[in-house]
Amino acid sequence: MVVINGYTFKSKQLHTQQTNHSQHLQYGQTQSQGQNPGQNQQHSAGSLVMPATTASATTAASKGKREWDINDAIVPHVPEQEFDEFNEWSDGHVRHIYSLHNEEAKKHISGWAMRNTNNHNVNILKKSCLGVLVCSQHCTLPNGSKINLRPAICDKARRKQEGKACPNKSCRGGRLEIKPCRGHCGYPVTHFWRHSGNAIFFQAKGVHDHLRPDPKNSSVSKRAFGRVPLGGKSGNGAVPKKSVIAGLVKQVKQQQSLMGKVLKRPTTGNPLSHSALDIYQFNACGKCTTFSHCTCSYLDDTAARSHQLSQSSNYAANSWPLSGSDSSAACESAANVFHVNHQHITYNYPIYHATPTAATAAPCKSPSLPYTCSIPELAAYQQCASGNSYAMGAPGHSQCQTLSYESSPQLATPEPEFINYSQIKHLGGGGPEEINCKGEPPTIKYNATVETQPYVEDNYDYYYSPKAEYELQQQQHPHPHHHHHQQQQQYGGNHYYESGSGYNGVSYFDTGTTTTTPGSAAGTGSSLDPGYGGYYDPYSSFEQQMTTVAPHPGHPPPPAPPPTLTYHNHHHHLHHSAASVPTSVALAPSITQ
DNA sequence: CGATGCGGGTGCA
DNA sequence: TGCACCCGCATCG
Repeated sequence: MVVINGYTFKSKQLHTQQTNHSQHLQYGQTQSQGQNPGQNQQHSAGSLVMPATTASATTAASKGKREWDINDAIVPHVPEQEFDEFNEWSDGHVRHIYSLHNEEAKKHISGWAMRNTNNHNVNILKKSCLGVLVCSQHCTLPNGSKINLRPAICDKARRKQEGKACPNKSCRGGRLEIKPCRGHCGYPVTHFWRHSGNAIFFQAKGVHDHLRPDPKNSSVSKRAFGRVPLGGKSGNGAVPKKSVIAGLVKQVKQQQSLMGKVLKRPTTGNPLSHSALDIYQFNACGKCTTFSHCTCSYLDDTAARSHQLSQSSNYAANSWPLSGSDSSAACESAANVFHVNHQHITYNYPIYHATPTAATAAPCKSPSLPYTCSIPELAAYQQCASGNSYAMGAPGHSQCQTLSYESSPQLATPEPEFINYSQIKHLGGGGPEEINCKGEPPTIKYNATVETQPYVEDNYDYYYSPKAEYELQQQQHPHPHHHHHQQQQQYGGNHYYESGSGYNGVSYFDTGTTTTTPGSAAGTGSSLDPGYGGYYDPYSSFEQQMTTVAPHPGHPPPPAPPPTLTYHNHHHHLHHSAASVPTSVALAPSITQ
């Protein structure tokens, strides 16, 4: 019941918001700017309402599609036609629903270096961003960009990477260091994958506060890591520095140009540079702002961003999420949204708090504020991010930045990668926000690891521009998906799989509850691919019920499985455990059908 | 060798 | 109780 309520509630609101977003995305993602402002405002304002109407018009579909939260007991059943195109560069608080048949989605691919994180929830695969490998010297490549390599997912491999000589031949003594992602309230951005029914639900939390790493496959990265014979000094290889470089440069330029087009904001020469500010702006889910909270899971824009980003992308600047709409969107008033934890975990469905209060309850420290977003600053960010008017007008940075800066000192300064989150606290920045962010990030332990490796001194000749390669790759492999995001696609888009691609299936499937929906998808749902499988949701059953109950008419309420989830327990026990339902339940994927 | 996933377990809040 | 993370194990390309 409550749940239901909660659910509905959430949905509506979200709905509205999302719808907006979705619209934006679809229609004018890039545009985000213009629209954004409004959105942002709304969000920030907590204006839910209005959008809703629009939304309604837009379509229920959109709603359904956008309303959900990865933690929801029930996730909407989405008609195939509404599936999102795969976006490997999702950034910001975004949510996507992919077809179960989408290879990339099945593989849980991401352009970002996402590593599996054990969230003890069988149903939902959680991944956290490892950040990017940067030069300890913060050297600048010929093209003005910075070293931005993709860290190995494997701890062991990553350690090896760290300490290696900066691939920039012009760099002296620079070593590769990991710049941890702290885009989510000081913590790494997290991605959640949940397979339910005929769809794969993806939700990202946080905004990457670093550039997009170059594809791991990139020759550059290979070289950097010595896999490939080094060209330059290293001498090993003979890698064609020049050619590579040239290509990269070219690409870079292209990208830049794009960026310029796309981004209104000044593209900084350095990707990094723009970073800080930008980042924050973008980051800001608004609410979180401080990131802290980030409950805002709802901003979807992902798509938008990604697109945007992608375009701009490349490098530098781009990487940052655009703000656009998204960000703003993101901020939802708590009220509207129910926060999940700000942590974003995957608990059982119930996470969302039906009541606004919940929001408070949540991480957001500022209980008082129902909306974290409320924070003006945030708003500013958002807006800024969007580039729009709101606050900024201009160069968005100005205002927005300020915050940003604080938050991300790193960016601003060339500081060492390894930042401890402790440092990060700043993020919280000053004021109010901090509050939000409660959490300031604990220091990251693994950072330490970084140092370990000795590095090689040789520098690679080429400077690397991830982008370039990236693009190249993409070009080579155009994916079908593209569609609007052209540019984006280039970048992110599509489809370049990372090596990881190999992944087969998984187990995260919801039982398909959602699926159940009579509609289309359902079919798949039940069928889940064994291969990919996914996360079954325990929820599923639950969801079904819910669905029936709640908003979605139609579904018979199956015995309700307990919504519980599956946490495996932690040390502590599983909570739910047996009691409600055996965890297994969760898995029980089989169950449902 | 490294990407991915899974899952046990720990430290923190 | 929930979360971030660490670590080992296993599978796969």
